[in-house]
Amino acid sequence: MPELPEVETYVRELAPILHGRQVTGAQLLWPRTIAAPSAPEFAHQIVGERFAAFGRRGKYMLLGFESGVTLMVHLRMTGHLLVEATPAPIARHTHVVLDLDDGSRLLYQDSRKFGRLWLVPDAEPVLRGLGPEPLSGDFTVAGLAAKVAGRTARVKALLLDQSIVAGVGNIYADEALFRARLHPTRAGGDLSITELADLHQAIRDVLVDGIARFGSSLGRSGLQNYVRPGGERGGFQEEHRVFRRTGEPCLLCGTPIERIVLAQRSTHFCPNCQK
DNA sequence: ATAAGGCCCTGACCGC
DNA sequence: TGCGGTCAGGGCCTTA
Repeated sequence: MPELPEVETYVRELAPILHGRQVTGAQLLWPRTIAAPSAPEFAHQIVGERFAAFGRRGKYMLLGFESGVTLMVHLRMTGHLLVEATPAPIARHTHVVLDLDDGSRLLYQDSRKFGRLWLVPDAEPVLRGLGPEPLSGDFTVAGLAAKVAGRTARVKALLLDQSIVAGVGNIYADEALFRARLHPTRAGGDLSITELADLHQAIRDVLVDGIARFGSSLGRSGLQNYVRPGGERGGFQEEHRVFRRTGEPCLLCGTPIERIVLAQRSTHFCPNCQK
């Protein structure tokens, strides 16, 4: 599932392809994909816009146009954004088609239809409520401590809360907790400052490592929740130490990795290493 | 204010 | 082979 490293990879790889391209047409095959403005307004307003700026905030892709408006994309579970150099028949699960001025097309595909697109003059209202960007200086141990102080919710649930820290999802939450040697059911407010410092560092480390490997491409078999814009798989799944390794030996101590359900999310951990 | 549960969706997978 | 049921899960909404 696309989390911060996957979205970052998308932005980095789409930027050189899209920069300077102008949108010449728009088709909305599943209008509910558009979160704002209304679907007809979106289709009308985006035509003529020229891509000029590329960014990311949490799991939101921010594709800025010369005019100042921003196309925001949240892939949620199974969203894909890809550029097709030479138009082919519209593939299944394609919900948005943007024709570009060089004859290529930007496609939004999403089998589960959870992902959303916005076209907004200002991204800030959509992003309001997001916690600090974990790889920036805004994310501090003191800030993390303040956010979890007094919280009885489990630390795993708090890591999934985008107002605590932006961009962490189920994969990187489990991997960060393993690296910090913290049991996922620990109450957030019970963590010592030392444990929070370890967790803070682990979150940063796991995200940096994920970006370096172009994200995690999962798929119980053929289904790929995430592939890079050009279709290649990421490589970080090969470095997962706990995520979807249920029953396999812990890489540190050999104890079988356990799976439990927390906050409606599967959670993987080493019962020996994580206290 | 916080915590927990439902909902949106559909492909994959399982048991019969 | 076909069919129905279950699972996965990010963010938003409702409920307690």
